[in-house]
Order: sequence, then structure tokens, then C-alpha cells
Amino acid sequence: MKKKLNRNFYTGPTLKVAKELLGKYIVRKVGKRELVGKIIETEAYVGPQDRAAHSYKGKITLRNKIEYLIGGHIYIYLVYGMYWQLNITTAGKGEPECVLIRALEPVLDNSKLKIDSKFKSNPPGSPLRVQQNLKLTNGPGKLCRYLKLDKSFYGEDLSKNKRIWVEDRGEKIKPSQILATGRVGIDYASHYWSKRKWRFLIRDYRKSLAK
DNA sequence: GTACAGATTGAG
DNA sequence: TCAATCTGTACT
Repeated sequence: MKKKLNRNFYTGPTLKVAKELLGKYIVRKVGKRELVGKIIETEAYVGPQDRAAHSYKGKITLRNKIEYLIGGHIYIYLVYGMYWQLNITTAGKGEPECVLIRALEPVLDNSKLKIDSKFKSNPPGSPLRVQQNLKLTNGPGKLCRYLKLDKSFYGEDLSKNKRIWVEDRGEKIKPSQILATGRVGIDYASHYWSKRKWRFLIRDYRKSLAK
């Protein structure tokens, strides 16, 4: 069962959407090929009151203005001058909240894959190979490189786009499988905000993700 | 205009 | 530990 997420999904409360996105699949169409990844780590950025958010104090810039649209749009921006960060806007119009996609498990088409002799004892799907594959997409900058995303996706509507969307493939992530921690790389925000447990990840993957 | 830090990554 | 290298902000 593959069901494209609709507007109603994205306009929910940001913390809820951040958790519900875990286990969903991002599909990116490149020509006839589909690049697919299962979302395994997210972070919530919750509007004007959030010291760590770009929309802190209701700030509007050329970069973050898309956050103010209704949920379901892509907010993509460059950090450190070289890495794209994929965010999905959430909540309603005028509520500048979003979810940062921090990590995926890539879904590789293993059927056509020749098994390299050095992987013979670790064929596609085996724990070691999964571990190898995860290195492609276990960070916000890396997953954008894998999905071939750039500025041209800024503002795209995920609920009706032909190049990229998010699917529910019937996988259910139980609350007990979700780990909540402090957000990464926002030490500039006061301790109160950086310690809020608004980073969510699927427990099984925690060893492959940033500390 | 100049200076500097940042929702990161990979090399040394 | 550090440098790569754009965008936004806080100054001169």
C-alpha cells in the first residue's frame, strides 16, 4: 500500500507531524528513476517562540518566508555555504513552523545490484550492508545530496508535486520505538531551547545517527 | 561596505 | 581539530 501524504497530514501540530514522518518514505523522481528513502530522524522547529528557529520572534527573510505558508511546502536552504537542508513546513498559514529531515535509510534497488566479491558474505539486505548504505543518508546534508535536491525545490508543494513527495507505505512506528532527544547544532540557542526534546528518531537506527 | 557565525561534513 | 564557502545580521 502506497499512499501519498496530503495537505491534511502536514497541517497538523508540528511535534505530531515530526513524529508521524518517521517511517514514511520520501520519493524523488529523476527521469525514469525513483530515489527513495525511509525517514528515520527528524527535528521540529516551532515558530516565533522557538529561539532555535529561523522564524524566532516572527522574523521574515528571503530565506525563511516559505515557512509562513500552509503546511506541506519545501523549505530548503544552504548551511555553511555548501550543504542543503530539507525542511517541510507544517501547521497553518501564518504559522512559521517546520520539520527538518535529518536522516533517511536509502531504499536501493538491490535486484540489479551485482554483489561485489568483498560483500559475498554480506549480501544486500544484510545488517552490514544496511549499515554501509546508511552512510549515504545519515545526515541532513548527505540526504539532500542523495536525493539530488537544491534551491530549485524551494517552495514546492509536496501534496501535488511530480518530482518529489512523501508516501505512507503502511509501516507503523510505535511510540515505544521513537527516541526523543535534544536538537543538534543549535548551541547558540539558550539552554532552555537546545535541551527541549524536539529531535525524534527511530530507536533501531540510533547507532547510525549523530550523537 | 566589512566581519562573523551558522539546523554540516569529511579529511588529517 | 579544522577548513570549505553562501546567507543573514550586526555593525562601521
